[in-house]
Amino acid sequence: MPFSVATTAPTVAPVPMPEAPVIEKIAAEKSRCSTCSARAKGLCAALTPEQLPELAAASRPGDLLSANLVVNEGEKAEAVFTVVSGMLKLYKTLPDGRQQITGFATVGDVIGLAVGESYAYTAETVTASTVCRVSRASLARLMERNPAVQGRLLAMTSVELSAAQDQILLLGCKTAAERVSSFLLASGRRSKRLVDGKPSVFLPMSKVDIGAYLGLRPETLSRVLRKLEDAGQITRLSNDRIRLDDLDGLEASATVSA
Amino acid sequence: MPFSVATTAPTVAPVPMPEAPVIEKIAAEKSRCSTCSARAKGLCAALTPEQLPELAAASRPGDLLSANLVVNEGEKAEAVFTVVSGMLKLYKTLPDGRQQITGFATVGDVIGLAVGESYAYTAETVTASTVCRVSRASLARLMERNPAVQGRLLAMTSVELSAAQDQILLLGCKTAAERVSSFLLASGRRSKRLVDGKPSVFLPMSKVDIGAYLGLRPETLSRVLRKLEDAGQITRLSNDRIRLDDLDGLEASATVSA
DNA sequence: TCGTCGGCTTGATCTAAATCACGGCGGCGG
DNA sequence: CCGCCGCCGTGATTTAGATCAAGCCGACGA
Repeated sequence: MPFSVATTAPTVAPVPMPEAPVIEKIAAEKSRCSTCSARAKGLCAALTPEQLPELAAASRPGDLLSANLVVNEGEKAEAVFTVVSGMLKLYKTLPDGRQQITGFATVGDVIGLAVGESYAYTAETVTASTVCRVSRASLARLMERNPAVQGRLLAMTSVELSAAQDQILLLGCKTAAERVSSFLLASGRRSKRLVDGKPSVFLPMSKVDIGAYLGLRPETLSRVLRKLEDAGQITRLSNDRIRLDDLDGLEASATVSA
Repeated sequence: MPFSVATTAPTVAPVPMPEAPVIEKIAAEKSRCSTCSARAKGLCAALTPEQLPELAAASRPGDLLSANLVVNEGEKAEAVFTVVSGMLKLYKTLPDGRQQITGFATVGDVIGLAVGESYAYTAETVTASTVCRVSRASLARLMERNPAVQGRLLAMTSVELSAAQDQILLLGCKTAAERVSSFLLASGRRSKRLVDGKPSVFLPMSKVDIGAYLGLRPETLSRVLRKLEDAGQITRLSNDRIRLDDLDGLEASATVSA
């Protein structure tokens, strides 16, 4: 078991390693971070090549199926996690069960940074994912030795804060149509995959989750998507992929309540 | 003029100093930060007594009447500001004029930290205020020389992020009554002033502003306040002060939609 | 192959909050 | 002292989105 987390479903068993001399295993372990898909992103980007073995020693990657919890709101914050692959949803829950998704995390994002003693939100995989665990103590040691790590953390937190304020604007002011259009455009800015020369977005999360992120019921989301499709601004290529056909039109829908 | 900012109303003229030898003025200027009401708060708390003269040299306090802009969304971010006294509202504006207040800033809070080139929001005084300007370059120099400053900045940004996520939960999930109760309780946690043995909150901003913060129209806010008053949970002592009579009741109103 | 189940979509109805309308009150200037 | 103006509160009405209800479709297991 790579590391233990509260789960609602079993983790994927680690792939059994083929026979190899111990010395090679250690070498592979030491260089793990240098070949990681998150190497150039998130916190890891602040590390020098020389520091990678240290990080490799302090971190532990783990594979999870979908619908697994990585951190749990209110629990003692012992570690942070870097997303190596997959997607997670971050959400807060009210006592009566209502949930608000505050964001989605993908490769390079850091999960579980806590102000106080405990996690402020729950993080749950929405697809099978790999996340890399670093204890708070290790992170603190890393920051001490390398001020660039702290700077990087500050930059990442600031970006997240800015995104959170955009979300506040969206939830406080915008209509359903504006929310959905804003979301599609923001998603499109990230995923650069083109389909037939048009940008498209990959949305592996359920419609309920997208609604919980935008402060909308799934029925409302469905209706808005239909309108956008009828208006020729989007095409639903599959259940989890939408092509953005008319960026200007979406931009208009995103601010002029239409 | 202490420093120039875009304003919608004239700043207060600096109080004319009584006659004093130049040498005393310089001494007073050097020790300004050590007697500042924000000394123990915000960024300044991370500075050693020895660094205060340096900060005094790099900063400039300025007095503003209410309804003045300190930073303007979209403008080039040249400096940050520490609130020394008074209260400001921070808001974002949509092209058609809708405004969402993302927070209120009081003594010790830092305004104008920007991720990129330009300010992400507008900051406007809601009461007469004093804010202390530090250029981005000076702040960068201060951080370089004293890693504690960067750490402090990270801590403050993290707290703000956490507050922003709470606000996302409020705007995405909660009913009008829940929003108002949550707001009153959160305000009460800050201002510890007791009236007749009960906590009370000082709300110098207009009802429109409170509404713009909670994602509600002022009419709705008014109706909810009336209900809370009729339920014996609050008393309106004056237009800008509310006494919280029943914290448990408010707590219930804040989460169980009532 | 069939049947079940859960997520998605669409239609009908309901409701919380927005909008519209108006009256009162307090501060400020004349 | 009076009159104006802007903020506040309250009632009447409207509406965007929630809720309720039902059918569709693809995935999965037997």
